[in-house]
Order: sequence, then C-alpha cells, then structure tokens
Amino acid sequence: MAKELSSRINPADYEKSVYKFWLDKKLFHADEYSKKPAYSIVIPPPNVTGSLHMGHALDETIQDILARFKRMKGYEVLWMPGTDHAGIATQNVVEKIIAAEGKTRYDLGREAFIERVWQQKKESGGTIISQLKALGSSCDWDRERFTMDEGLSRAVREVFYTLYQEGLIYRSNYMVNWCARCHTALSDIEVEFIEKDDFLYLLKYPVENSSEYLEIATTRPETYLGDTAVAVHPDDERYKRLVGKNVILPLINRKIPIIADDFVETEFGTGCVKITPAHDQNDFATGIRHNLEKIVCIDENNKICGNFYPEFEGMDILTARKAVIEKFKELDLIVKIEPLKHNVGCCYRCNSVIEPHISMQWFVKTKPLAEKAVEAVETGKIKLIPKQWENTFFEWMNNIRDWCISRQIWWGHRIPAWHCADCSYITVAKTDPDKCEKCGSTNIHQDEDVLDTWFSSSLWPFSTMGYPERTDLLKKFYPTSTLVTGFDILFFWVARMMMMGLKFMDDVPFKDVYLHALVRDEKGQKMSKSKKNVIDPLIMIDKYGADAFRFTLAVFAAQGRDIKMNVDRVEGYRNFINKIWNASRFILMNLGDEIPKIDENRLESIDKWILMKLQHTAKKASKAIDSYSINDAANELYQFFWMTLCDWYLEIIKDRMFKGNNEEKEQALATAAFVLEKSLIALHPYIPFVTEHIFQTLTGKETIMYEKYPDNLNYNFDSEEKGIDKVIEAVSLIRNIRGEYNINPSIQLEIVINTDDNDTLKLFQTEIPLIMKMGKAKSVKFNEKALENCAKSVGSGFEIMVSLEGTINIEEETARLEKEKKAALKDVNLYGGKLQNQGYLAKAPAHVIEKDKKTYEEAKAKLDKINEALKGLKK
RNA sequence: GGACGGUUAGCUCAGCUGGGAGAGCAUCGGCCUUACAAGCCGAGGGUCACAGGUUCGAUCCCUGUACCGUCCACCA
Repeated sequence: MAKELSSRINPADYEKSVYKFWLDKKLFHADEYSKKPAYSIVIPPPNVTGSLHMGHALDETIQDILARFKRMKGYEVLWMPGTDHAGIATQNVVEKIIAAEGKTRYDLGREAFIERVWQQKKESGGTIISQLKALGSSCDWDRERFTMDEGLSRAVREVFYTLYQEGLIYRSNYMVNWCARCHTALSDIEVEFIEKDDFLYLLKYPVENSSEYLEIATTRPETYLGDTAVAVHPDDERYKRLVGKNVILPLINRKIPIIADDFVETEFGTGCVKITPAHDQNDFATGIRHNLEKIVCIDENNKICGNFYPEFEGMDILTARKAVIEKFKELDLIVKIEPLKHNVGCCYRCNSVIEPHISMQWFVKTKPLAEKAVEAVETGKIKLIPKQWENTFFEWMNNIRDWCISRQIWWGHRIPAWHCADCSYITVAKTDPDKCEKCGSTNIHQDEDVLDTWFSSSLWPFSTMGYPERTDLLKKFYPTSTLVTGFDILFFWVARMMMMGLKFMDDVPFKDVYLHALVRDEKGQKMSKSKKNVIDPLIMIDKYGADAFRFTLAVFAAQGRDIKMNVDRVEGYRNFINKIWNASRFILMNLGDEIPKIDENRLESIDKWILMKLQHTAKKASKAIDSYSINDAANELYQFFWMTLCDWYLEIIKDRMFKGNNEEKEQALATAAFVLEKSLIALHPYIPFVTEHIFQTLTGKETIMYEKYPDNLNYNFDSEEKGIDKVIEAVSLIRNIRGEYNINPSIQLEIVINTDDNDTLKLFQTEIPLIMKMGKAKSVKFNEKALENCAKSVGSGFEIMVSLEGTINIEEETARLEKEKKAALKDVNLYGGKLQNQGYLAKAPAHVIEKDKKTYEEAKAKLDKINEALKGLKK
C-alpha cells in the first residue's frame, strides 16, 4: 500500500505525536562522551511561574533552529533547559495570591511563606516547560535544572564563599534603591526611569542672623526634614557671599551650612539646592564630599520618621509633601510652584517609586571582574552579534558600579553568612556552620537577606553542568557555543555571566552572543497585559500550528531593534506549510512503494536544473544560519520551495508523470522525491513537526533529525541550469502576453521564436515540449516570418511571437510594446551613458564593466527588435 | 546632557564589504488546469525622510537637519 498524507493538513494531528516520538526516542539527548564536536546552548531560564510570551517564543525558536541545524551538521548538541526562581517576581505572584485570602507574608511567617512558594512552583512550574515543548524546543529535558535546586544552590554557595574570601563580596551601609512595596533593596539597573509630571517647589530658607532668604528648588519638599546643607555653585556670583553662612530650616529650626559644590547647575531652578544625604543618591555623594550628617526622615515603609515635627510624623511621602507645603505657605515661605517633567526612578518589578535609602547591604566589587569581561570581548573571545552592541557593552562595563546583591525578600538563596550575637563576627561558609568561626559561640543566626536572582543566573552556564564538580559534561560543553537572548538583559544577565564564568571557570561562558530584537505589537509598543496588546503565542500555535508560527518568527528575526508582530504574516506562512504538505502529498500520490533512484545519465535538463537550484539554496541557507542571518535562510528556503520547486518544477514534470513512459516517469519521480527529501531536511530546523512527519512518511526512515544538512551537494549541471533559466524567460514572456491580453487558459497558442543564436535555437528545440506545456502552446516554430495577428516580445537573444485569437488590437499591442520599449530604453540610456563615461571606464573594476557591457548590448538588441515590431504594427 | 538605532511599495519588513531596489500581506485583471482557492497565471505600485559632500557611480560611505524609538547620566 502506497504511503500517503491526509488530504487536508491539520497540525494538531501530528504535532503532539511527533514531539512524543522525539522524547521517547531520546533524540534531544546530549552525550558528553560523544566523539562528535560539541555545540551547546543554555536556555535563558524563564521564570518558573511564568507562561510563554512572544519574547520566549522568538528566543526559543532561534535556539531550536540553531540546535537542530547543528545536529544536522554533525555536532553533538546540548541544549540545556531550566527555569529561574525569579525572586521578586515570584514572591510578588504568591503575595498576590495570599492577599486574595486576606493575608500577608508576615501573617504566614518566613517558613510557611516559602513553603507556599514552593507549592506554587510545583503547581505552575510545569506550565512554561510544556509550552516550550508545544513550540517544538529540542532541549535535553532530562537535564532540566532550576536555579534553586540542590546542585545550583551549591554552586551559589561556592561562588559566594570564594568571592567573600577574596574580598570581592563585602557588606556595607550604603545608599541603595529601596522599593517600599517590594520591601527590598534593588541594584542600580533594576531601577527604571519613567518620565512623570511633577512640580518644582521654590522654597525660602531663612538665612541665619539676617532678614534674607535663600530660595531653593526642590521636587521633594518633604525631605527638608533630612536636609543637612544647602549647596550653590562656587562661581555663582549671586550666592558667593553667603557660602559659609547658615540657613535655618523652618519649623524644626535646624541650622545647616551653605556650601559650595560644582555639581550644582546654576541654570536650574534658583541655582540653590537642598542637600539631603540620607534620601538622595546625589546628595549622599555630596554629603560624603562635605562630611555632612545623614539624617533619616523617611523609614523603610516610606513614612515620615525621626520625630522632627510631630504633625508630619508617620505620614506617607505624598501626604507629607502636601502638609509641608501647607505649613510653608502659612509661613509665607513658598516662592512659587511650577509644573515639571522629570525622570523618576521606579521599581522594574512593580513600578512603585524608588526611594533612595541608606541601609546595610551586601555588594559585589565588580571592577576587577568587569575588566576581564571587557578584555574577552575586546580580544574577540566573545563575539556580540550584532556587533553594534559592543559599544553599549563597553560603555556600561567601564563605568560599572558595585552590584548590590542582597534583597530583603524571602524567596531566593539565603545569604550564607552567619552573624554572631556575641562578637558580631560574620561567618561565611559553604555549609551551614553551628558556631561562630571567631569566638566559637553557638549564638549565631543566618543573615535574613536573600541573594539577587541575577546572582544565581549569572552562574547558569556552568552551574547547570555540575559546577563546582569538574564534570564530564562541563569538560565537553563548556564554554557554551552560543547564547541567544534579548538585548534588554545584556547587563542584567549577559555581562554578569561573563564576569562569573571568567572568574570561576577561567574561561568565557559562551563564544557568541546573539542578541535578538524585542517583540512588540504591530504599533511597535511593548506588549503588556495592561495595554491589552499581548499576542499569546499559544493561541498562535493552536490556530496556525507551531511550524507556521516558528517560521514567522524566524523571518522576523532580522538583527534589528524590535519586531512588530503582525498576525497576518503568520497566516501567510501557515499557507506555506500547507504548500509543503500538498506538494509532498502530490509526490507521494504518484510514488509507488519504492522511491526510485536518480540515474544521472537519464535525467532531463529540467531535473538537473532543479538539482542545481536545490544545491544553491541549501548552501546559501546553511551559510546564512551559520552567520545568524536566520531570516535570510528562511526566505531563501521559502522562495525555493514554493516558486522554484512547486510552481516550476513540479508543474513541468506533470506531463512526464501522467503521460510519459515508465522510464521517464521514474526519473522525474526520483528527482522530485530526492529534492523534496532534501528540502524537508533543509527546512527542518525551522519547521520541525511537519518536516519530520512527512519525512517519515516519505522515506520510512526513523527520523529526520540526524540527516545530514544538504549543503554538501556537488552537481555540475551549469549549462542545464542556464538553459532552463532561458526557457523560463521565454515562457514568462508568453505568459505575460497571455495575461495582458486576457487570453483564456483553455486556448492553445501558436508560438514562433526567432533567434540568430545557434545555441539558443538548439536549446529551445530540445525543450519544445516544455515550452508548449508551460506556455500552453499548440505549436512552436522557429525562425519564421511574423504570424498574422500576433503579439511580440523580446528576450535575451531571441524574439517571441504569440498568435492571438481574433484580430489584434493595434492600440493595445502598441501600448504593450511601448511599455517594453520604455524599459529597454532606460537600460540602453543608463548603460550606454556609463560606457561612454571616461572616468567610469578608467576606474570601475573590469568585471563590472564587462557585466554592464553585456547588459547594454542585450538591452540594445532588445530595443532594436521592439522598434522593428512597432514599425511592423503600423504597416 | 551623552550614546545608539530607525526613517525603503498602501501595511510589516529584507537589502552583507558602494554598480542602480526585493519579499510577505494588501490591491487590480484572468483562471474551479486531475497536490493545494490556505491555490494557479499575470499586472500595478518606490525622487530608498530631507539637504549637502566624497566618488566615474550613493538606499549603501561622510556631514548636517527633521521626525520616531531605545539605553545611559547626580538637572534638584
């Protein structure tokens, strides 16, 4: 019984079973003892409680294309999967859930809360993984890791311990970004600046022992309670005489100095700034420069504290702001209030306004680590793709600030430091200690803070492979080959992996970093739930199939900044999958039980032609994927399969298949089946499901996954290729006339072809059947006089005449020829002009001149013929 | 304030080191041709943002302008 495909494609019919087949056969498994060269990718671990969004879909698709392609290129491929515990994000999710039950995490207590998060992880942690599978991701799932599993936690400890011993982790009372909503410190890059409409308040501070006032500009009047100075620019003539004097803070009567510092912009506001070292990054630095007291007036819940003025006590920031302004108004200390647009730092997780806050935190000293990373990129050991990101990378790395790694949340790796209640010594250890390392006291307690999520993810390329053990997996697959991720986490993740990898593995964590664009909606806006512009990848998969969706993403994956997702495109590529299905079905329908073998001696020109086209296509695609131009490869394959293979080749061989003798039929089918098989292989990295399904049906082989990528074909049918290209040109001219004259397809035309060129004549004579079929011709004659009632067209080196039914419409034909003439004339003028240009002749490279000369001559010949034809029309 | 990116067909985007512009979708005309109407055949559509410059030649390189976007930065 002949093999067949169902008459109508339905991806749901085979996607799940194909995926299950891959899993059952362990085809994604990476063998660390393989002799094949290694190729490895670690997945950017998605949040464990998250669900698949467009960004993931793009990211995974690119990785899967690379992984599948490399397998076909003979590599032992490890694609390491896993998920991230995503500290703040996950904690927020669970806090929201328990809030619905009317509880806070404090009601539950630390242990119970963490237990609750683990439970949540258990419940929803599998979601994203199964979604990745629906997309076709060929990860080595047996090796799936989680940033808080035992092995990775060990890696975290090891690294923390080592960095601490080397003085690269330290603890310090420093100003950090505080999110009162998440109740934790954040690193500098976790603060997002959002432009907000606000007010600039001009306040009057009375100068001591004087009736004068100093006008200062601030957006945050409430922090005046923490002011310890007022600063002016040293060269500012307006205030020079006041420097060294004091002002008195209203209501609380604190005496603070007027200082000079050149960070002050004389142009802004009044050129006079209040300094609040405890509540402003900039003022903190100024405070250090001038040795000012840091007076805290806002607590970690963003409430006014410090008992400076009873009425303000305990108010939240915005209420206090109003209250302060009211009081100042009463005292006539407000000069004016004007609107102001300015950037306000917000939490990247919850968008709350960030409050600068002095607190005891843990930091990584990043400079020495960053230097090595910079060097790795400079020397090309790590390549950023596209290269333009290197600038941004260097800029950031060279100005890197220490990394605040402690978070005051509960979900995460708890900092492995134990404080001694007796001697205050801090014991940092790889395994939980039971006594103080210094005084031996057992009265120790572990630090309450947990580590920044990015701390553990920075170890991902080696922690997932068994570090701190020197495993065989690490030996085989570290450094990884390619990291695929969005540029938005270049600093959060990529740079930190570089630092950690170089430090702890003494080698780069990856060789290539492919930074792809971000997926936006069709208007170019970030997709977000609140904007309701989210396109759900799972709906795309359901509606169009994973293959069509993947192919769309691949085509969009050019190396730009953002991808505007357009659902129409998915539909277009769904049609492509359908095309593949039907072309395959067509070939299968005509195939017997055995696939005939190609016998090169018995092939016709057209067979050789398609083999050449296949060869070019596969080579181009392979080269493109290797250089991360995966959209180019996708387009190349698309064009080939649809236009070249389906629209030309398969149409052309139909005659042989339906009317030819067995031998003719056999070689046509052999070629078609061969080209189909190789095309499926070439397309497989992009559209794995449908290609696997058809491949198995077609060949009866177990799997397509380890077939050799067909970029090694080596046919030498150059003359056949060129010949058929010319035949196609001729046929296109005939079709053009048909189209322009709206000649019904059922009408068979008479064709006359005139040419002086012997080779062309011979070629066309041999390919008469083809011309007749594709041109729907009744007869083809050569070098005859013009037909009655004919339309003419001119090709390269030949002239074609097509009989027309009824009487020729002189006007219409003239118009048509005039159009052709215009095109030819344009070329003649352009190239003729060039060829008369002395500068051009002297300086242009020889091959360009030669090419242009040929183009010119062809255009000229064409023009002459067209003119002749036009003359003939007038009679 | 600094840096980076974008501006190409009605829409979404390609166009690698300069030789003269492509795709998908959409549009228009014609086809139920025995794999596919999720299809086939044909057609139209672009002073490649603007202004200069370099060059024999510029969508591509340089300078400037405009608009859009992103990142970084201590304008309170």
